[in-house]
Parts: sequence; structure tokens; C-alpha cells
Amino acid sequence: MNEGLESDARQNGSDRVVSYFKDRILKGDLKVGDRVMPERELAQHLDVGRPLLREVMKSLVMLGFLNVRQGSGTYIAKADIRVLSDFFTFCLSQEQDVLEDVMQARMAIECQAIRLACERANEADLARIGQWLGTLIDTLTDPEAGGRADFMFHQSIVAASHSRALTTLYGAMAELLQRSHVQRRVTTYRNPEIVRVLVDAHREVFLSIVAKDPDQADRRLRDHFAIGDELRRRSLIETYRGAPAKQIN
Amino acid sequence: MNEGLESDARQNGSDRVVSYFKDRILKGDLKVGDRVMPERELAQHLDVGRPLLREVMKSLVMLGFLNVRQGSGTYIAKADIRVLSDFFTFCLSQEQDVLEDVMQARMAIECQAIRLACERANEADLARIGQWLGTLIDTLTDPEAGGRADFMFHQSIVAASHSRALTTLYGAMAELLQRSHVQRRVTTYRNPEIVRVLVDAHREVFLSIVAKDPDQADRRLRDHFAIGDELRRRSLIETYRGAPAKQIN
DNA sequence: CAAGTAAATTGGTAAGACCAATTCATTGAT
DNA sequence: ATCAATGAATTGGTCTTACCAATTTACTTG
Repeated sequence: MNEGLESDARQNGSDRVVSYFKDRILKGDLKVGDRVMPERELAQHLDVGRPLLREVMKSLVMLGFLNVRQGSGTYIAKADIRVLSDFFTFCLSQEQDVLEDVMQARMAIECQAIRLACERANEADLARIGQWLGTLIDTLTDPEAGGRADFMFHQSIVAASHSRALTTLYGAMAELLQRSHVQRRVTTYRNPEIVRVLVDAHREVFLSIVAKDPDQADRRLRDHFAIGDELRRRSLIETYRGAPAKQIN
Repeated sequence: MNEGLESDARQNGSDRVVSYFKDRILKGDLKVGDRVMPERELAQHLDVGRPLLREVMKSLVMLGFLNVRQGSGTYIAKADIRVLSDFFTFCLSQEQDVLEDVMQARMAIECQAIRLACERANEADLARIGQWLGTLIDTLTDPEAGGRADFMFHQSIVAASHSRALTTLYGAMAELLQRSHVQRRVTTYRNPEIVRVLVDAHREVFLSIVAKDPDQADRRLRDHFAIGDELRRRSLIETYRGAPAKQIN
């Protein structure tokens, strides 16, 4: 009885609608392109009013789960990472701690991807990574292009893992990462010594993949991240001191 | 004129409501914790009906932009990546034909989380992980309870990272894997040697966290996964042979 | 059979009504 | 004067009904 009561308290109309979609999508009963029951019919089926159904469905549209066509119907959407754009913009308008946390997820994905890349990368993958390494080196003085090359270097590594789950998750964070890369370059790339250290770090990462050594690649990539963290830390110190520190060490 | 027409065509009621919130949040006119104009008043202010306003606001709630309290009002929320859990599950569910691949993503998250756990776990975290290790050992002969203890052991490690991004992604994948019954394939083993190896592997993982050694923890966890893979491989061989192999090695 | 028109279907939006939860104002007791 | 209880007001939650806009389907005509 208590169990039944709890179940009722949790499954209000709104939740029933959400569950209807989640269950069917995850179970595969509703696939990309499938048409959903018409609103009026579905509202009746779920014993809710149409406005409530529409509220929930509007939410699912904005989360990218559904596509609606007036006069035609509602369809299951193909996942589209662009829906995350507003979310990340919202994050950026607030404090930055969420972004630092997303970097943890980024590292997780990249370090696993680079291990897989050591096993799975083909000639085209290696050529692409190498090419972006070259572009990265050539665009060190241009924050925009350099940031892009840096990002693409990393994304090529993830792509070389040939893991759709990893590339999908990485793609979801892509926009945020791109902004981060550009921002970082603006604040850290004026010292030739720093530039050299960074170029070397990227090169070591690439060579580890070529050498097909997962542990080394993982370690090199983490070292590369650690350098980035250190540079950011120094950059902050520099900012707060307000002095153009000529001497790093 | 054309410009004005285009502007009108784009700014329907729904878009006006979205813009109202986006503009004010991004400009800082509405900050975390600020109360929003009441629904009826805002609907009038924006020249839309209340149901339409509610549709949009429901969306913004589900995207994590707003918090609502019945009887009190609607407030600007603090960014929280947990709202994206369903989105990630949705994304990954569309790659469901390669579940082994999702296991790679799960491994990525766990290995990064265990590194963070070595730095961030508090006493309560360690006690929880240790407790689930104990339960896991006690329930080795029960597939249901043993499976659950195994899962909770791992989830406690991820929780001990105190990273919302990682725990969110882990949760999204866990839900997917649960529905696919992948984890149920790990059957209980009756060979005492195998049992000992498994228990030892879990214990080593736990001790690495206690020792606060990220590299060792990462390595131990990967070793543990490799053992699991090998056992699964043998399980499949056994299944297809249809022989109760008394002698494993 | 093809093209055009009308009807039906489906999504888009609103007004009005009523219920549920919280907050604020008023009243009564100490 | 202060505090607690009660009632009213406010705000969100949900529904019915009605009508408009866009698309699809059915029917009619050449």
C-alpha cells in the first residue's frame, strides 16, 4: 500500500509523459524517424490534458529528442549536439567551475581514446593527426587559427579511436572545448619558451600513437594537460600581479 | 522592410519568451537565485497566452535554466550538468548497436574518476566503497545481489571523484547498460581460484584509492577490467561449447 | 490519369475555470 | 507588545473548449 502510494505520488501526469518517451526511445520501440501518436490521442492515452502533454513535448523538442511538423506530426529526432550550445552558453554566463569539471570528462574521453587509437588508427588517421600537428605549429601566433588547429589535433586523436561512443561524447563537448582552446591561446602564447614546450608536448603525444604504445600515449597526453594547467595557473598569477613577468623561472 | 518582415516572422510568441530569458540571463539582469515575474504577469507582458509561456518555461526548467516552486515563484537556477544526463543517454542509445563501445566510454569515465577519487575522497566515501567491497565478497554466490554490489562498488568510486560531469556521464551510461542486460552476462563463478582472483582485484583497486596513488589506481582498475574481459571471453567459449568445463586451465 | 478543390487531420495558441502549495495579512490570546 | 492560528491572496499545476495554421488525404472534374 505504501509502495503503491509512493508510486502514485511520483507518477504525476508530467512524469508519465516523460516516462512514456524515455522508455520507448531507450527500448528501441521508437526509433529515429518514427512518428509519434498524435497529440490529442496521446494525451487521452496517458490520461493528461493536451496543454500538459505539449509542455513536456516542447521540452523534449528543445532537448533534441523530438522534431515536430505542424499538420504532419511529431517524430523521433536524431541526437543533435547543437542543443547543448545554449546550455554551455548559460554555463559561461555564470561561474566557471562547471567548465573545469567538464574538462575532467574531456580528459577521461581523450585518454581512453588515445589508448584505442594506438591499436586502431589507420594510415589516414595518422596522416590527419600529423597534419593538424603541422598546422598547429604553423599557427602559433594566431590565437584563432591556432586554437582551432589545437582542437582539431585532439579531435583527430579521438576519431582515430574508432569508438562511436567516445566520439559522440567528445562531440557533445566540442563547442565548449573550442572556446576554451581559443581563450587559452590568447592568454598563454607570448613566450617562446612556453611555445617550444607546448610544441614538444604535442609532438610526443603524436609519436606515442605512432609507436602504438597505449600506456605511454596516455601518460604523454596527461603530461600535456598538466603543462596546460600549469600555464593557466601562471597566467592567473600574472594577471593578478598585473606585472608583465619577463622571467618565468 | 525585408529585414523587418524577417524579424517578425522569426519572433513568434514562443521565440519571444525564449529571448526574454536568454537576453536577461546573459546580460546579467537575471542572476542565480533571482525571482522571475509571475506567469500571468509575464504572459501579458510578452503578449502570449499562459499555456504557451508555460511550455517554454517547462523547457527551460528541463534544460536547467530555471527552478520553479509552486505557490512561490520561478527562480533562475545555478548551472548543473546533471540536467544533461538524459541527453547523453539518448545520444548513446542511438549508438546502441555497439554496446562494447559504450563499455569503452564507461571505462574512460571510471579510470578518470578513480584518479580524482584518490585526491578527493573523504572518509565517508572510503567507508562506502569499502562497505560495498564487503557486500560484494559476501554475495559472490548470488548473481542478483552480487551484480548489484559490483555495480555499487564502481559507482561509489565514481561518486568519490566529486565530479558532477563524470558522475552524470557514468549514470547516463549505467542506465543504458542496465537496459541492455550486458552486465548480467557476468555470471558467478564456482571455481575458488577465480573467485579469489576477482576478490583480490577489487581489493587492490580499493587499496590504491586508500593509498591515494592515482597512477596505481588507474592501472589496477584497468587490470580488473582486463580480468573481467577474460572471464567473459571464457564464459562465451563455455556457453558455445555447451560443456560444463570442469577444468579451466 | 492528372490537377484542383474541399475536407480531415495534426500541430499552435488562447481564454477561462478550478485545484494545489506557499506567502502574507489579520485576528485573537497571552 | 508578541506570538500563534486562521483566512485571504498569490502563484504555480492542470484541464476543457475553442479557434487558427499547415499538411495530408479524399473527392471531383477534365
